[in-house]
Amino acid sequence: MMTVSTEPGDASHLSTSRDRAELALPSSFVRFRKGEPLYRTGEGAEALFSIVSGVVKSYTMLPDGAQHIIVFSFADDLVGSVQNGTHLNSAEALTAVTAYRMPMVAINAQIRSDPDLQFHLISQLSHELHQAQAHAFLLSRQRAITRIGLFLRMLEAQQGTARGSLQEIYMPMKRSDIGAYAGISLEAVGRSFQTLVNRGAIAIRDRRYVQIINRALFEAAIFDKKGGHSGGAGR
Amino acid sequence: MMTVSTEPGDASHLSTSRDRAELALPSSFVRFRKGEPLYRTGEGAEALFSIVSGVVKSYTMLPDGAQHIIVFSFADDLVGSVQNGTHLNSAEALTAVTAYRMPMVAINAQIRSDPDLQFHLISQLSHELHQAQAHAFLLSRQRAITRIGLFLRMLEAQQGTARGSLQEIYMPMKRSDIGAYAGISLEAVGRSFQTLVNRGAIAIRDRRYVQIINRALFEAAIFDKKGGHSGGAGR
DNA sequence: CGAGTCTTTGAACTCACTCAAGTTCAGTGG
DNA sequence: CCACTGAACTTGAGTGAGTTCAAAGACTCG
Repeated sequence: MMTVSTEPGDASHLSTSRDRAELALPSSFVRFRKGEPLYRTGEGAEALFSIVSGVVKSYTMLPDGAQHIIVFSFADDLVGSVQNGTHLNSAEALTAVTAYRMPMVAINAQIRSDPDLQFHLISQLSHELHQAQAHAFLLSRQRAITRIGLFLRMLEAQQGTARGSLQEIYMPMKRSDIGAYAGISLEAVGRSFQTLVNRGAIAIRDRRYVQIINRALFEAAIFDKKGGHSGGAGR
Repeated sequence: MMTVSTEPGDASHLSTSRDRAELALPSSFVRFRKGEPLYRTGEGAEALFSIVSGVVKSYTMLPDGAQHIIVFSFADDLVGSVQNGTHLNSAEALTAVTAYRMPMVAINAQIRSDPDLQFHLISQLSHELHQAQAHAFLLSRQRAITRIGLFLRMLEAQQGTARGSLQEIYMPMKRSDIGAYAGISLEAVGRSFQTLVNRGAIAIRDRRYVQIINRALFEAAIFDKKGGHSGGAGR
């Protein structure tokens, strides 16, 4: 298991669209409306997207129609899982999205000779790996309330909200998306939020804005009695 | 969400210890006995390990003593999650292990000027990301038998066993480790294996060797009534 | 302001969890 | 080589959190 945070200050969080521009890759600016797909599974993958603003979900469809959400991407994230020249999953804009579209051919042409591009890729991959491992950890907990708590923590971290602040957390995705990411039903998502509210840990404004109003209670709810491995998780 | 498989044949699977040697990094050959730790959480991270033979588990300890296994590493994998100069998790040899120990200082000194090293890192990171996403997908399924099935598929893929062969799958980790990886109790692990055996999907020899004897039944068990997914936990 | 979408609430069921024996295995010393 | 001991694994029974199904209640947007 490997994770590398390139020494002096992890660059993955510092990279901005300015950095991307400096990579001197031919790219075009594109916009997507809320609900619009960036691409679908199986489509030829002609490009990667570097998000400038907005939120994107990457997901795979299960045979029964349910979907598994792999990751929510925000500003400065790269989107576009590619293998064998086709997209492995689908991506959809959850809000209005602006992004740079970077053709794969240009990337492939430059990757071997451009150290800056390689370095940028390493930073991004490290970031993605970290996200994926945090996601796996979240999914390994059995209690729904724990998963939701960890999910909120991830959003908080991604939005740069200070880990002790009472700032609001922006939550643009719907309950069913949260469920598809956290591996629980949308009903369980709602019930978990409600429980956190009842315990005085969080406050919900309009379904898209949550606030952690009592850190201690919030953490207690996450770790509950047994730090996660707790009693009977049906399913 | 990004995944890059560097164009002509993903190098991550082709990289051998020979490749590593070509990286011209000062490294020493080390051995670990079964059960021996490679390093523990919080320890200063002086080096990464490139596995030559054997199997390693990387894990984090939960407050209640339970452990969450992040990944099982095999030959040619890199081990050593580093951040801020200290290890984020612990790693332990599940079998006798031989590896190359590569000092962080050497890596950091060369990373910026060595394209081959960067390329190697990108390949490894892509591989790790893929593993982590497959793990998250596995954990998103609710039925224990599905998780075990997907776990077997991952082992199969890692061991290069052909996807239609009846070859045996080597499973060096104990039931509790499988549980800690799949997010279920060790009892559930055993019961799932037993169910697969009863259904005629697999055959178990000596607890460490499994064989898929009926692919159709095996897949049916994974996807059961409600779906699992089609093209592969793997992606 | 109405229609569809999203979310909450309710009730019964299910699967995996916990606790608890019992069984097999691996490694050790006689 | 075999008995012995602790670890690993299996089997069993009861409980509970989350699932599914169903319906009512909000919100969104044309």
